[in-house]
Amino acid sequence: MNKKNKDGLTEKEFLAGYNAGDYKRPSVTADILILGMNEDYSSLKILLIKRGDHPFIGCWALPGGFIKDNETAHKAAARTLKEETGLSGIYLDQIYTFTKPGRDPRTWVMSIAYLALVPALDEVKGYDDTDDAAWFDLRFTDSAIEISNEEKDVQIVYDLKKEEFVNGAIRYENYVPKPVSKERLAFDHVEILIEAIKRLREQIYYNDQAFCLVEKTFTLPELQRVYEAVLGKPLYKKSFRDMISAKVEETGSEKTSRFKGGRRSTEYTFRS
Amino acid sequence: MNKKNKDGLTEKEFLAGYNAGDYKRPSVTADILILGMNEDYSSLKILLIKRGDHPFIGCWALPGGFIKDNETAHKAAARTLKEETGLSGIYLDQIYTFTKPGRDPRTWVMSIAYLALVPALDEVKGYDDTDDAAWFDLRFTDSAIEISNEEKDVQIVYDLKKEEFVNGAIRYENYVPKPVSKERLAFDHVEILIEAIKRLREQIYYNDQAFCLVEKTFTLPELQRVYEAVLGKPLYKKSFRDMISAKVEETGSEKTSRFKGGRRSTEYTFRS
DNA sequence: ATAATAGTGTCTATCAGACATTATCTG
DNA sequence: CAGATAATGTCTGATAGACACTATTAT
Repeated sequence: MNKKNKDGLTEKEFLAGYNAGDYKRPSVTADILILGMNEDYSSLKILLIKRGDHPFIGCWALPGGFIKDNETAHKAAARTLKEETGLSGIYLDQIYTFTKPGRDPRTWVMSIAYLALVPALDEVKGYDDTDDAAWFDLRFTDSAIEISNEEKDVQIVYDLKKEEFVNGAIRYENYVPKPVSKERLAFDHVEILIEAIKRLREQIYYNDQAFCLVEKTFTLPELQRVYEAVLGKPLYKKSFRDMISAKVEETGSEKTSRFKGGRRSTEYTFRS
Repeated sequence: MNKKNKDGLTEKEFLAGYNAGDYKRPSVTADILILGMNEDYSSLKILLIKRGDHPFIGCWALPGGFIKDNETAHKAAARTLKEETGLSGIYLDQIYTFTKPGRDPRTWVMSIAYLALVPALDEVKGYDDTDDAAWFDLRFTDSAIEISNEEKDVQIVYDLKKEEFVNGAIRYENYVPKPVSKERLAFDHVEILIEAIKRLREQIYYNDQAFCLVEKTFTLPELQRVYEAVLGKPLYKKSFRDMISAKVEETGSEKTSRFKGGRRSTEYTFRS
């Protein structure tokens, strides 16, 4: 198999003389949308970093970092995740790669977007109240995205319009965000957020990501609230429990409900 | 909003003095999995390019090209698609970005993979029988991938094993390919193929990509064969027709079946 | 006529949506 | 006890899977 090319070179010779060329190359970052459930399981929360330098100085942004030539994008994302939250071994999946020229005013930068899901157990203490990193409540409906943190008095709001796009024979609708608050996310990070939520909603029923947002043991009311927070709409209790019953099993224990008052709740684990 | 950073620079001053730095940057290509239906609607076909130089000289590979700094990855994919097939305006969607160091022995190259779907109408004449580009029959079952072209006497076969992976709290199965034929696809292009088929199978019921693989008007037997080719398994006729009925409407015409013998077939179009 | 294809009827099991009811716990 | 939460019962309509049957065409 020592085939020679048209210049009579073997592969070894070819590679030895290969010149990477001087055409332009982009920088590539791995940016992460880190999601968790808030304390009372009423909505998703999202971890953001405050930018300390141009461009978008003072804006909140997704954590991220440049990819090195001896690592995969996934590893770069895991590394950034560890640096920003101390967490590893949690759900981390590639979402989409953003490549629009000019999306970073400094230079040519592509971003490979990842989604990370933090179990309710990991409250990620110490990263909650620093000056340049904070958890925000995330509310994502059909008509708006609301990212807010009361303590920091920050509220970032986008109106959403559905717009029709064409791809070959099929049409599909996409959310188009319009900022309506003074503050906004840095770069094109809203679009990463929209794409990640869209994918999570599409997949949650058959890929079971909900189990990455609760503790190892959980109650069905808790789990239902995770689904409702992700899907952005209420679910019928009985239908939900019928649907979920094949995916869980009882631990035998009971748990006092985290929602004050009322009957004790049966404890479950994920059946894999 | 002319905020200054810690060096006392405005954004304009900062960008003017910004140095892209001399850390390494990867080359980034857009590679395309181009799928169509074969002549008798019995299986998918895939367009491959024969490599004329190292590395993987003589191997068949997905069409692709480097992304330029004034275009999106999508535009680069559309450009390559046009060059290789003459087609534009067909279904084209981003699948996944492959970043493993060493995946290209020449230099650091990432690949943003795209999936293109060619309507049955476009037989893509002139690209069918050239020396360095050809359509291959693609058979993708649970246990093997078979890529074959009788005229060229090429047969590329991979055995598939399902392997369990863990991502946070959830486990999932992935196909792991093992080449069993002498010939094989260049680079990590099998993995792109596997990922693209997986995504297509997940989405076809609610994203309606099947309509991008038939002509503008089609019959239900044709459409069913598209679903069966994509999913790699037979479907019940009645269930299929019930499921699809809300998505199509009759044109009022009939069509002689492309499957020889038997009754004439009702003609439909896609209802959007 | 025969074989192949196109299209419909019907039964069952399952499941989401919807609403009502019972059970258990806190204060 | 009142009020809140947890859990179950039951009806309806839609739908996938399965199989049987009728209708139409080429050879």
